[in-house]
Amino acid sequence: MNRIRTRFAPSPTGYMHIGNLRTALYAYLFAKSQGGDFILRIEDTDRARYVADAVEFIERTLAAAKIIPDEGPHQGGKFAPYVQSERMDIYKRCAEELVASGHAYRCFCAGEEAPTDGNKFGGYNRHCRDLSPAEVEKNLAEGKPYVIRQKMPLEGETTFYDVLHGNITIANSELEDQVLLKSDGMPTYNFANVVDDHLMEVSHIIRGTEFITSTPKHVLLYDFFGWELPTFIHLAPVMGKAADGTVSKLSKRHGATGFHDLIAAGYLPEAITNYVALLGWSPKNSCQEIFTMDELIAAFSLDGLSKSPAVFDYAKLDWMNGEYFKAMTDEDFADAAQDYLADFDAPRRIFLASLLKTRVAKLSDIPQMTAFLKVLPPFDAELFTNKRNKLTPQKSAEILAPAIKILEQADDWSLDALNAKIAAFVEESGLKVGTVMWPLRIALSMQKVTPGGVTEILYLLGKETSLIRLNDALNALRH
RNA sequence: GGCGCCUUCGUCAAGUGGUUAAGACACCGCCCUCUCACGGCGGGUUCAAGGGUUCGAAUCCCUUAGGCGUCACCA
Repeated sequence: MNRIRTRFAPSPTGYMHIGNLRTALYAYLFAKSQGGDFILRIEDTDRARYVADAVEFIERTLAAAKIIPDEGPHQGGKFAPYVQSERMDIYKRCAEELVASGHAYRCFCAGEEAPTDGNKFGGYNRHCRDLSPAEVEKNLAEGKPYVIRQKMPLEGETTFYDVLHGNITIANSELEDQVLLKSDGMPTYNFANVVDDHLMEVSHIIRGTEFITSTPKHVLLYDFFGWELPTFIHLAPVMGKAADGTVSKLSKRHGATGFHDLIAAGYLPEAITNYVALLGWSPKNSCQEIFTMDELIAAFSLDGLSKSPAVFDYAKLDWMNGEYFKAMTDEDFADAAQDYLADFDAPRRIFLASLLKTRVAKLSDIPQMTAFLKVLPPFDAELFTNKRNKLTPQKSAEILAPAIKILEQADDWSLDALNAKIAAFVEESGLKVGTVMWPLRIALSMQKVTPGGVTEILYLLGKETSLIRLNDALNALRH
């Protein structure tokens, strides 16, 4: 068997959709799991859609996701160049070869407005198919622009094997005489893709199902050239669920759908890759869900791929991202959250990291969780009411007053000392721990949910601020 | 509309003729707890519908329905 070689062949749009990332991941995982090669090829044959710096963007994104090509525009390789716009002479030569062998022909309707009801395919499909050599010569001599079209068999059917779907058969009469070479000399996707996959010795084509119906055309091309067929694997799409419950192909309307959108929202690259791997694939004989890249490579196999569409679930991504947070050291989390914790000095930053990492689904949750440390939310007496601890605003004031006295006398504001002080106060008062803690927490933060408990907040706020807040709350309660 | 693909809990999914139909997320309940979180325990009419084949079907066959894709000088 030949060497396993897969490829990721994006067009340079400057955006890495999560579905594309997954396609790249699976191609990479398969190649690596088989000891093969993974190559990156840029399909920039549409001049109108050219985006500056898109190639670097794609390379950086793959690097961030730890999907490293063995060959590509940046790392080169024996089949360079890996950018299609730099391979035009190759496509031209191959197209002419097909014209010569009678499997393709020049169509001189290029640039003309296509009829809407010419035939079942519309456009100028098959229009110039039977031009005489003399007519072709005449048009060429006149310098008329042309495209080269693939001459499809009119009868019979074409069957190809797909690893996920088995044999797929489509009648040749369903196939149009698709354009191979455009009038600007650029190849179409359907042509360049086949030529390059063959030339670059790609053994397994892993791509989305949207290409399933054009695959027979590709297969015919391989036949015309007498090339060996690669193995096809068509992946089900990644779907998104809208607010109204409808499911459709994942797109902007579903929220963040680009790798960088997710990074910007505070998800870790490893968590994104991990989650995306499980969206349409699952390991055999195992229920493992948290995977390093190496573990993914070791566990990956084609028969774990799912053939039905998968809905992207932000809730599960949140969970998985949280698992990665919890596995991090406080220092690593503080580093990752650096941009969100810039307002705190180093020791506080590490301490906050330890409190935050089990409470936050994504980094961007940090600001709203820590905002109270900077600015106290407006006073709300109702927050002091707590059924479980049998607390009312009045009762809270009764607890706050002596507690403030004790804290005012504290000269050691360390966590341990604060803990001891409060514990002693609780014991003395004969109240339940929760009953004492509740009014303190509310007075200090004005919110029911806080990172850490009362001692942690006291410590973070410092003595001065803590006492100001406590006294303010007490006054407000008595008012 | 033609052609093609898909269909197991709300979501990701295991499952390949005989299982109490795994597991995870989410949800709900309980426990733990200085709130939340973390952790622990428990809960839920899930095989699209209808026909077959079979002693036996989520697994095999047919029909229907729904969803998705595709019908470009875009990929």
